[in-house]
This record gives sequence, structure tokens and C-alpha cells, in this order.
Amino acid sequence: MTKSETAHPRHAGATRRRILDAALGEFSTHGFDGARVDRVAASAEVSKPMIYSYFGDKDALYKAALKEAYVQIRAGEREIATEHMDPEEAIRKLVRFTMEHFVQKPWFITMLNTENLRKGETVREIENVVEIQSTLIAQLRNILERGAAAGQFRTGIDPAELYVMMASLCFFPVSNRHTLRVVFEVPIDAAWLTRQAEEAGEMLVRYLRIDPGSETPKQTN
Amino acid sequence: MTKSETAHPRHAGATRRRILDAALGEFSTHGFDGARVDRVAASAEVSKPMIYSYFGDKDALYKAALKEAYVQIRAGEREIATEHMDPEEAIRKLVRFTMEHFVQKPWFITMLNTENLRKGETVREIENVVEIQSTLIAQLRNILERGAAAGQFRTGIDPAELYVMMASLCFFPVSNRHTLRVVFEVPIDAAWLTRQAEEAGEMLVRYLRIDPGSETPKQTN
Amino acid sequence: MTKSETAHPRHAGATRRRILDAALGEFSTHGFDGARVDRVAASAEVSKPMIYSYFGDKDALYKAALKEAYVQIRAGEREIATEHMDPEEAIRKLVRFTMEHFVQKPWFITMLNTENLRKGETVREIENVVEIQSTLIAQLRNILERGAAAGQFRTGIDPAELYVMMASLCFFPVSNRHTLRVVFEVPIDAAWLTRQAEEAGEMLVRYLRIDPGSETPKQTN
Amino acid sequence: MTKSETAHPRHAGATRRRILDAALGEFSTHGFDGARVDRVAASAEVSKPMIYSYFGDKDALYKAALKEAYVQIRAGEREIATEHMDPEEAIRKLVRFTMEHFVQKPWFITMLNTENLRKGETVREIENVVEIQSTLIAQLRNILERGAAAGQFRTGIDPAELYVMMASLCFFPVSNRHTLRVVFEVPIDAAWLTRQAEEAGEMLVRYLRIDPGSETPKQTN
DNA sequence: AATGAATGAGAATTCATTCAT
DNA sequence: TATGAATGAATTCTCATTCAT
Repeated sequence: MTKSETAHPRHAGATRRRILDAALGEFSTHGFDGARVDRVAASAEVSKPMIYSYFGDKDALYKAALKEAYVQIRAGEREIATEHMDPEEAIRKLVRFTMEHFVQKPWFITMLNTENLRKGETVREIENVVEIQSTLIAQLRNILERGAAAGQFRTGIDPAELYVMMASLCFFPVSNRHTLRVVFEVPIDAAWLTRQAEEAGEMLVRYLRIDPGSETPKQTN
Repeated sequence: MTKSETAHPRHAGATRRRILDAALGEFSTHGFDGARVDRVAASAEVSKPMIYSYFGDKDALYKAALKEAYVQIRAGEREIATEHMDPEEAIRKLVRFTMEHFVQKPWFITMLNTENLRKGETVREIENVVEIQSTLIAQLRNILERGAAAGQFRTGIDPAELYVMMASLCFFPVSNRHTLRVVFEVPIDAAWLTRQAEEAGEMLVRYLRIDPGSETPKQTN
Repeated sequence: MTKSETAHPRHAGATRRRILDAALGEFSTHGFDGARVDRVAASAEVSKPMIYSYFGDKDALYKAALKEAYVQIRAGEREIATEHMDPEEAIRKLVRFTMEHFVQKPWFITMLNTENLRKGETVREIENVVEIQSTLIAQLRNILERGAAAGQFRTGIDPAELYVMMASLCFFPVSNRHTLRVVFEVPIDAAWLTRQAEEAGEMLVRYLRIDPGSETPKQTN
Repeated sequence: MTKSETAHPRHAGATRRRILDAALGEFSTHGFDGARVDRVAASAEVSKPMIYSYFGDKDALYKAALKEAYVQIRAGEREIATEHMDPEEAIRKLVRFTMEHFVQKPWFITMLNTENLRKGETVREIENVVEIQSTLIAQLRNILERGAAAGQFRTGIDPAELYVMMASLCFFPVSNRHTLRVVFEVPIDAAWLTRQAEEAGEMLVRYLRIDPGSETPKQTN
């Protein structure tokens, strides 16, 4: 279905980049079916045939844009350094960072939503997806280990699951801000989200901390 | 249902229902732009002109489906009764319930994502949306008050914000299960989600509990 | 690739017919790749979507037109009756008829040429092609048998092969009239073709007649 | 080759040849409208602008390819020598040769079909087409004269018309082999065509031979 | 002489929507 | 109330052709 994204290895320069950026903007704004190749062309200031020449077809363009979304996000993630911070502080920092990331790069969230609506059909086809995996998980593992070693954190916490929790707390309010605003009249803006990130940090830290009374969380079920 | 805002309020009954159900299925499966009026007609076993006669146009059909999504979800929420439970246990129950809700009615999540991609343009137009607002928030308020009164929970927690946190923890792993599965190789299935709900409950309870050492969360930033 | 030509069993009437006739005209005039769906629509006086609704896609339309070409030709062939004629005369009549057929229905020749350029990919897909097989072969078989019984014709002649010879002699000068006219300055017109048919009849008859001197044709190879 | 009528007569040599061969292959395989300049370029291993530089445009390229088809075919025809053969044998040899020619150079047949679909618009424009006229006609004239002089053949046979008959018998089964195979289940392969050529030779010879009984063919119509 | 990059003008196909009955 | 038939306006994708170097 989708042609290779390396169909034109000779094409290198700026044109491909411009198309890719425009495509990322278009797909993240309108979803796959709502995206228009015409608009990508206009926005990239190239003719439509160039898009087909560089990328093959709409599916392939989408695939390239999706991969680009991951690549850009992961590139940003590589910036934060938490290795030498106090574990609790490191967790809070990661949450803040994640929230900011989602707020400042809203296309990432919409790309993920779009791709999940498509049941992940396209991510699956991206080679090396696993390799571009979040570095946050690695950082979380490190923090968890250091926190446990220092007697601050519980043991047995899976970093991937913790990552999902952290991402959840940041993703949802950003992703759903429009409906939340209307339906619950929650005034979601930058300040609200910043505050939410702090609370999420607090929540995660409390979740990780060794319970003064009992080492194992009591099961009330 | 109160007097409907649809174009042809004269229509009622089973046909309208079938169309609405079909539309909800279609929009939630394919998003707004990916949805096909033909498929709605086929799935509802009516002719296309009927849809136009009953609902006006695709936008109006979408609006009706979106409202229906909220209505159905809220109807489900009215079932849970937590008023007489232990506050901690009530929180856990609410989380479990929310997760199950999202898992069993996946169309709700995709409708919300679709609507947020559209920047909430349509929810805004739905009359009485605020009225169909989650009863969960009311329940949370009650639980928080009872917990605080009992000396178990901290005070000053906004129920709406707590609701967002709870929803976040349940929504994200379900909504993003396809990409999470591929990118992080997290084996998201029913069992995983159930476990995640338990952990989310634990997390929320710990977040709410009065901290033995310090009443107010320390700000390390 | 090609959708079923019975996609719209409810569509019956004149519209389908008009499209089919227009398509036959278009494909036979321009070949498959030169044919334009727009022109078919204009010529049939319907909108393009109707064509897609009735036939599926260009391939399927072509398939229907090709089948129609065979059907129409075979229908014409059913008219000639040679059963009770003198065998030699019957042969001559068949040749004359075939030539006239090709001259008066030139779309048949171009459809065959078009289909052969496509290596018969599409005829192969037409159900019951063999059944719409030329009735001429049956007639030839009958004539050959009667001629042989009457001691006029040689035996051992394969009717299909004889049919190919007869068709060859009529097909080629019509099919290639434009190039023949230019390259060999042969003035191919109705009269010329009529005369050619007479000569072809003579040729076939002489080919079939029992050789006065030797029963078996001498092999000089 | 005499001074070419192509747009850029300055070009010559191997590159032009490669393009021409590629074009002949492309046009004969796909027809005019189905032919792709890209494929010609790829197959000739030159860039597309080269093609335009050498030949002008697609029409001109087609024209050159068509002329080339005739030139190559006529070049082949010059090889056979029948001047000193027994007239009957010469006829048989010519038929065999023609059939082989068509079988081994199938691009000729498809080029002719393509050009006839275009109503000979392009042959007409080729300068000197008449000069590259089949040498077979000259040979046939010679054979007919010798045969008549020897009392073997009838007189009054037009060599051009005889050529058309001979060509018909060889052209049609090759040109239409795909449809014949499917529709009449005639197993057309090399052996079948060879046999057909023998029968065609027999047919032509019988057609030409002086009829012992009646000199002039009887007209029964 | 040669080509990588680029595009205008189509061409097939789709889809929300309406007409006629 | 109900629908089979029909279409205008896109939308994706292609292709002959040219530009710039």
C-alpha cells in the first residue's frame, strides 16, 4: 500500500523537509482523512507532484509525518538530564517537562490520537519504532533504582507502567482541553496545566514513596 | 430526551434510534472526515435520504451522535452508588468503574478525540451539555467531603481537578493502547488495564490521604 | 481489480444501456488508455458518478464494453442461415457476411485489437465467453460436413482453423486499412473490400475443393 | 538512414538508437496512450530531457518509432530471395517467411494496430513511407509473372491484393492470438502458427493455380 | 551533452447531498 | 414516510513537458 519513504534517495535538501513539516502540520490538525494534499503542497510551497515524487502517496506521507512526530519528540526528550538529581525532584521535573512538551508540541498529541483511531496500523510499519522509544523510560528506571537504593521509593515499580501514568496525567488534559473546557467548565489554560503538572508530580511522588506505616500498600478490595 | 435541536423534530421512534446508533458507531470508528453517510445508512438499514430527513446534514448528524455519546456515558455513570462507602474504597471503586466504562464503550474515547481534533466546535453548540455533566464530579465532591470530615483526606482538593486526574489515568492507556503496544511493547490488554486501574486507585488514594509527616505537600521547586 | 458488473442489480433501464453504448464507442475509438470516462459520460449524457455507480471503475466498464462487443457481434451472426445452401455458395456467403460485419461494425475490430494489446487479460475474466462463441464455427462445421458428404470438399478440415482463415481474410484489410492505404497506396474503400471478400470466398472454396488430380495436397516442403 | 525529420537532427549515434529501441518497445507494448515517456527513459537508460532533446515530444517520438518499425521490417524482408525458385514453392516460402516475421517481431503487429487505431494519422506524415514499401510486393509480382509465363498461375492477379491476402492470413492469428485462445479455445502457439502458415501457403497456391476445369472462377451469386 | 528538480493540466474516483416519485 | 437515481464539487494521483544548472 504505502510506497517506500526512500523512493528518491537523490532528493535530499530543503524541499523534503518543508513537505514533511507541512505534512506534520496538516495531519496533526485535520487527522488522516481530513488532511488535504493540496494544503500540504500550498503550505510547503511546492507543487503537488513533488509530494508524490518525494513520498509516494498520502499514506506514505502520513507514515513519514508520524515517524517525524516521534523523532522530534524523542529528540526533545533527550535534552533533560535527571541522573544527578534527587529522585523525588527528578520525578517532578520529568512531569513538568512532559507537560510542557505536550503543550508546546500539540501536534504530537493529535498525531497519536489520529494513529490510534487508525488502530496503530501505520506505527506498526515504521521500521525502528522501538528504537526511537522514549528515553524517558530509561530515565525513569534510573530514578526508580536510585530512589529505591536511597530508601525513598518502593521497589517493584515497572518503569514502563510508571511512564504510562505520567504520560496519562499530562496527555489527557491537553488532549481533551476543548471538551473539558466546555463540558466541565474547567478553565484549561497554560496556568491551569502548569498547576496540574505540579499536582501530578505530587501524586506520582506520593505513589512512589515508601509508606511510613506499611511497606506494602494495603489492599482494601 | 428534551426537545431535540435536530432539523426535523417531527421524526421520532425506532428509525431515528437506529440511525443514531449507526452514526455513533461510524463517527467513533472513523472520525468525522473518515465517516461515510453511506455506511451509516447501510448500517442503520435506511436509505440515505432518510438520514438527511431526520438529521439535516453530516454535521448535524455528528452533533447528534456526539450528544448521544455523552448521554449514554452519563446514563451509565448514574448507576454507581458510592455515597455510603468508605471514602478510600469509594475512590477505588470510581476508578475501577471509569476504566471499565472506557474499555467497554470505546466509542466514547474516540468520539472525544475526534471532537477535540475539531477543537470542540461541536460540543460548544450542544444545548445543555453542562447539564449532562458528569455525575462523577458530584460523587467525587461528596467523597472528598466525607473523607475530609473523617480526617482521612486532605482538604482543598478540587473535585473537578481530581476528576481530570482520574479520567486521565483511565483514558490514556485505553485511548493510546495501539501506539503504546507498538512503541513501548507494553502488552495492553484487559488484564493490564484492570491492574492499571488498581494502581491508579492506589495512586489517587495516596494523593488524597493526609500525609502523617506534613499536612501540606512540600514544594521542592 | 475490477468490481463486479452486477454491482447494481436494481439499476436496469435505459441509463445503463446508454452508458454501455457510449463506452463501447469510446473504448473502440481510443483504446483502453486513450479512453476518457468524461467522454463516456458526456456521450451517454449522464454524470460521471453514474458510470461508477453502474459499473464500478474504468476497468469494469471496459470489461462490460468488451463483453457487449462480443454479444452484439454474435447476435448479428445468428441471423445468417446457410444450412440449406450449396456448400460452396454457403462458404462464399459467410465470407461476404463476415466482411460486411466487420465493415459495418468497425468497433468490433478495434475492441479486439485493444484487448489483444492487453494480452487478453480482460476477455479471460468474462464469464461465459466461450458460450458466446461464434455461431459461425458451428455453421462452418455443418457446411464442411455437407460438402464432404457431397464429394465436393476435402475432409479433415478443422472448422475452427477454417474460421480463423476466413476471419483473417476479412479482418486484416479492414483493421489495417489506414496503413495499407498510405503505405501500399491500396485504395481501400467499400468497393475494394467487397471485391476482396469475393476473392477471399474464391480462395476458401478452392482451398476446400477436392483437387481433381490428387486427393491429398502435395507437400513441397 | 536519410536526413531525419526529427526535431534535432544534430543528434546521432548510440544514444538516439537506444531511445528509439526503447520507444519502439514501449509503444508497441502499450499503444500510444499507454506508453510512458518515463519508461522509455528508464529503459533507454537516459534522462527524460534527452528524449525531448533528441525527438521533440511524445508524438514525434512515436512517429520515429513507427518509421523505425517499418524500416526494420523491410530490412528483414530484403533478405529472402525467391527469384529463382519454382513459383509455387516461392509463394509457400513467402508465407512461411511472413508468418515467422510476425511471430518473431511482434512489435510490428502492435505498432500497426496502434497506428490504425489512430487512423493512420502518423504514417501519413512519415516521408518516404511509400519508398520503404514492402519488397514483398515486388517479389510477388515477379513470382506471379513467372508463374503465369510457366502456365502454372492464372493471370490478372494484382500483386498488392495478393500481398494483402498473404499478410491477412499471417497477421490475424498472431495479432489476435490472445482473444482467439480464450474465446475459441484455439491453442495458438508456435507450432499452431507454423501449421497455419503451411495451410495458408496451400490456400494461396490453390488460389493461384490454373483451374483445370474453368479458367475463370465461377460467380454463383 | 546531460540531468535532477519541478509543475500545469488533466484523469480517475469519491462523497455529501438532492431530485423525482 | 420512504427511496432509487442522479450529480457538483472536490480529492488523490499521474504524466508530458520544462527549468536550471
